[in-house]
Amino acid sequence: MYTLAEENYLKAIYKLSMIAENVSTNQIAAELATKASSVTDMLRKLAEKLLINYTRYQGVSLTQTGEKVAVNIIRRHRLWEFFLVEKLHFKWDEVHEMAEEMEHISSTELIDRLDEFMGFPTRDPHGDPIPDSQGNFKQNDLKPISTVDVNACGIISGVRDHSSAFLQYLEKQSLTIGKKITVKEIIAYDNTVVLQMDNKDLQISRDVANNLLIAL
Amino acid sequence: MYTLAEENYLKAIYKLSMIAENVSTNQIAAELATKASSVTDMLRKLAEKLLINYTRYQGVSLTQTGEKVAVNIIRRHRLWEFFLVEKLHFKWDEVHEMAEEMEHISSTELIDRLDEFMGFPTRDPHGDPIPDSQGNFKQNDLKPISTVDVNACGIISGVRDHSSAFLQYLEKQSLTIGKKITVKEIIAYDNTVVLQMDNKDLQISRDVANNLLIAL
DNA sequence: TTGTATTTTTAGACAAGCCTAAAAATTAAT
DNA sequence: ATTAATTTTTAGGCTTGTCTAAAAATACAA
Repeated sequence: MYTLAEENYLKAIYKLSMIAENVSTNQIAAELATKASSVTDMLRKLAEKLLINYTRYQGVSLTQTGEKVAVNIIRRHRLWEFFLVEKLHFKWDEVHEMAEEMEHISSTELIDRLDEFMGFPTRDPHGDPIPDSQGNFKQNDLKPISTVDVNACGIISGVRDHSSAFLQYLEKQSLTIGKKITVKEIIAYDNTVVLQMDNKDLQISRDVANNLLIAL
Repeated sequence: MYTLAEENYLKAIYKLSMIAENVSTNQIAAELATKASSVTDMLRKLAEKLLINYTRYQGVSLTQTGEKVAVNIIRRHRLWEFFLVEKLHFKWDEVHEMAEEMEHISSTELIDRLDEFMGFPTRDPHGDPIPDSQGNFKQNDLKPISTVDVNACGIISGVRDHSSAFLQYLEKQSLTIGKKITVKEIIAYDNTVVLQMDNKDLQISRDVANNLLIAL
């Protein structure tokens, strides 16, 4: 139905739309590691296919159709990630690249059966919600640890950085999905956060605290 | 590593090599539903990459490297077909197209884990052997029913035509992998074959007998 | 508000992979 | 052994998706 490139653009635009209403050419170029001129080309094509709203120099947003397509790609990506971790026992930091390829397998029937096979999971291995076959899902209501008050207490429930390096670090510190933590102190000097977890204290940098999400 | 088009050409050449040592441009064009001129283009590229032996007007054969790549694609195809039938409960006539897409997912680690997850199956749902992670597998030693003698008796073990139409027909007649049949008679007029299966007689056309393989 | 910096678009080019039409090589037939 | 038919290759062109370089539009700053 859609080409690989088209799907990747729609996914990128969807992701960037989380942050700001309208997405700029340069943002898309950065996200896809391509050049702004290539992006402009593709935006013209996507607009022609009614997948995005686009007027020159004004940035873009997804149309309803475009958003449906994007959500579907995300559904496929997250279901395959779940499969790779739960059934094939990959680690959470190993699955992103594979899922990037697998998300483009087009059969809807396949994805629905995969969903059923795994018992209709609602979150992927990184805590992100998995849209159902209708495209419905509730956005996570999570906060970066860096933004909560001292003495706040919550469950680690997601990450903002999906890079292998970050996930491996978390794994090593046992800062994994489901763990209960309390924020003990935020050191003013460099915003290092002191956590309590399993009755032990643990320091994490401002960057880590920024990318680690908790449910209060 | 290799593009989609390259992989499809290698697979086609491998398949056609089963029949004749050297494969012609036109055969490849027919197999891939493309034009001879396009094939010539690609053959030049594949030869440059040392994946095939090619001299103008002489047809092609796979190099050792080319064959390794082709066998690997076939391994991936057949493992995904097995997965789709055994785990997601698709029917054997529904999986070919999906597997055509899935076979291009590149991770070797993924395929090896999938193999393990399914218990290292040795045959796909159509009876074709699945190469192991080293690329080793024994070719089926099967005969089309049309070629065996009257009173011969054997187990249905494979098909030569993988089309949905043919597989659905077989399913309807219960002519499925593993069934024991005896050839009762070959009617001289049109080579219709009369089989006995489950103590019942069954007539199949010359075409069907040609595409249905048994182990004696 | 006028000039400068940044962002975005246009123009032109390129590789991959396909096509048609025509030329060249091979094969088959008399 | 020629001629005819077939197969294969070449030549030139098209689309998709990318690039660089330059022009145009917008945003920012004094």
